[in-house]
Amino acid sequence: MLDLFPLVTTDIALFTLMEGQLRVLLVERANTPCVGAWALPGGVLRPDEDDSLEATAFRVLATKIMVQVPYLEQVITVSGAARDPRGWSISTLFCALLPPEEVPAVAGLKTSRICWANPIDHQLPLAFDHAVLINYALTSLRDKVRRKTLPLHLMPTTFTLTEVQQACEAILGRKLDKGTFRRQIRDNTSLVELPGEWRTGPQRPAQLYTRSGSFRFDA
Amino acid sequence: MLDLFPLVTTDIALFTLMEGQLRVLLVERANTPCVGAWALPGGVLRPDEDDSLEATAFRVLATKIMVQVPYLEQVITVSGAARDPRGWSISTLFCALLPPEEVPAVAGLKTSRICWANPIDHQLPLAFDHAVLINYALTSLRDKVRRKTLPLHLMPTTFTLTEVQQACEAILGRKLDKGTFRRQIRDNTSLVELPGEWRTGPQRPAQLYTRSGSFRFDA
DNA sequence: GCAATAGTGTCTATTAGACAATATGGG
DNA sequence: CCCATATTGTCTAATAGACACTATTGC
Repeated sequence: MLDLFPLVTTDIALFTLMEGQLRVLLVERANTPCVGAWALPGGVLRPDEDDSLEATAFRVLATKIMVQVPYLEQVITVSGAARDPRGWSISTLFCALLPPEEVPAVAGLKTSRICWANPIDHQLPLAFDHAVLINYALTSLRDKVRRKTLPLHLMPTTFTLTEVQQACEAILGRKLDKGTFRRQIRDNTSLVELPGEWRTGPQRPAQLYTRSGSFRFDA
Repeated sequence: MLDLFPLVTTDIALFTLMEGQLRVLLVERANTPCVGAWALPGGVLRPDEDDSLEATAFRVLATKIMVQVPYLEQVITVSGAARDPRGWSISTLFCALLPPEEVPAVAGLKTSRICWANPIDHQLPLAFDHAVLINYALTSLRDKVRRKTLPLHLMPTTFTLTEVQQACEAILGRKLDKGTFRRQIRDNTSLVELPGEWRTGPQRPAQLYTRSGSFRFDA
């Protein structure tokens, strides 16, 4: 059958921040092919229950990873006979952002071993062409941030401006200037100041913000 | 069969310039579904002969449209049960640029009626979701030009700087400032000056340029 | 000379980048 | 007070946008 019809799958690069570091979710493959290798979470399209490939990605995340993500975006579609030993295959890659509240749900997964890997310097043996896919997803994410879209879906519900800056720095892999950063986001309507709410500590308190209800990372 | 496996196709938004206007190729559908409607050129994936979906796009252009294009880039993959009456389908959309020398080959096609339509204001009845696909391709093309990548694959082998500017203006749909435009492309290594070659006419002659061998529109 | 377009220069407003200065909490 | 971080300000270089000016051809 796969000589006439390709295998159609979806893979998801699910990013989050852990201790200020950008991480991508890998799962250990329990089934053939590539048993024991690490891979991006993914699954086969089910035309009978999925409305679209994006729906496939949401279903995979909900059923296999047990998370609901606020942000999913298509990155690229890879294809060919060589990338999967089962034969001619297609995979549409999605990039997803996981808010920190959802991380424990993933960590508690009992069904398979998981790993939050550094997307730039991952040492694990990766299945299929997933090393390339991670690069595609990371490039796409960095381009968004370079175009001044704030990755607020990686933030908790309340956060400080310095924390947003640190998230951008983790994604871009370089330091940003504080004054320049704050100037650029000053008029960003995605950010809503929370009057009277402050992050305290052994220093001057910082104003807390939240995402505006209309914030979309893909805008 | 299509209840288990989706129909996998490729569509191509093939752009060219005609009399200074940006145009996209439409072909009149000869087969069901949507006989008689206008559509982007496209075709079904053949896993036995195509190395990738990009190869499918090149094959479709070579065999159905009889052209070889220097530039093909993936734009997006659309999917779902509603977009094609034959059932659950996937189409990966590519954007292609056709140099003016190749336009006559397309114009001379005897196999089906064709049309070079205005991609913004196309009045023809379009098959499937192809009106949406044209918008995706146009947005992708405009983004490239906004990021200062010159659409040199739309130019003849020799051209003037004013002609490149007019190509960019046709794509973006607005006038550009001559001084600003020339300042921005001054150090662009994609352009090679042709010493002693000039475009003449009833005014001051203009320096002719050509693409550098290493020019890639996707850079 | 005149029309038309090529090619260059100039001025201003905006912005990025680097860095300094000030503010305000906890201890 | 001191420390650490928040927040704001300042200076400079680079750039975009608008527009003017000069150059060179055919007629």
